[in-house]
Amino acid sequence: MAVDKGYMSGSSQLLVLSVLKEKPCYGYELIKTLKTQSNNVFDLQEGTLYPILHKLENEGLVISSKQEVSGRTRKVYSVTDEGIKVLEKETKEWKEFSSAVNQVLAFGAYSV
Amino acid sequence: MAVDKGYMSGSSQLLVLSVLKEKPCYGYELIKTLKTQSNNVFDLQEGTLYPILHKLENEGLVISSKQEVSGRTRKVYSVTDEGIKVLEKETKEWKEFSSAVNQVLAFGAYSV
DNA sequence: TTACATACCTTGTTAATCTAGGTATAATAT
DNA sequence: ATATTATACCTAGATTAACAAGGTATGTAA
Repeated sequence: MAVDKGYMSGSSQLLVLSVLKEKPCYGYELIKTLKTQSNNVFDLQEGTLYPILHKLENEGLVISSKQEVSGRTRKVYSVTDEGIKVLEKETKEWKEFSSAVNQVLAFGAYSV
Repeated sequence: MAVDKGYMSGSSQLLVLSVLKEKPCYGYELIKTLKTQSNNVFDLQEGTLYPILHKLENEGLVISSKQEVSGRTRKVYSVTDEGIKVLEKETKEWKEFSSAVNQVLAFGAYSV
C-alpha cells in the first residue's frame, strides 16, 4: 500500500464495488485493476479482499459465477441492483467525508 | 458522526493536528471546533480524542499546559515543530489517498 | 436540589486491515 | 528434469483505531 493503511479503513468496500460495477472480475484480477486504476496507490491484500467479497456476496450486493480458464478456477463477481444502490450511497458518503476533511485542512492552512 | 465511522480511521490524528495548528485548544474545545469547521460532519468522541492527544504528546508532536478557568482545569495543547512536519506529511498522504479514491470512482462512473 | 454543561480520564468491545500461512495448477527459467 | 514464479483461491490470528459506556469533579441554570 502506497498510503498509510489507516486511510484504507472503510473505503475498501466502496472501491471494490466501484471496480466491479465498471467491469465484473475475479479477485486476483480485481487487485491488479485497483492497483492500475489508482496509479499504484492501492495494493489491496488478498487477506483483505476475499473476506470483503464473501461478505458482499452474503449481503446480496454482488453475485459470483465460476469459470474454468486453462485449468484454473476463477470466481467472477458482478454487482447486483442492490449493490448499485449501496455503491451510490457510499459514494455520496465518501464525498461528504472527504469534503469535510478538506475543509478542516483548509482552516489549518495547508489547503488546496 | 455524520459519516460512517469506518471512514474516520486514520484521519482523526490528521484532523486533530490541523485544528491545533490553526489554534491551540483543549480537548473539550477541540471536539466542538472540529464539529463546527466540518459543518457537523465530524463529532469526535472523547474516548477517541483523549487517547489521541496523549499519544501525540508522548511522541512529541504536541505539548500541553494546564490552565485554571473558573474552577475547572483545562489542558491546552499546541503543535510542536515536529508536529508541523508530521502534519505536512500526513496532509500530503491524505491528498494522495483521496485523489486515488476519486480516480477509481471516476472509472466506475459515479464520478465528479 | 436536580439536571445539564463543562472538562478530564480509562476499560472493554467492535470492526477493518494485514500478516502469514495453506492448497493447487500453469508457465517460465535453470 | 526441476526449481521458481505467477496465477487463483482460501482462512486464522494479530494489530489497530474508533467507539460505547462507564467514572470523577466543578459550575451553572431550572
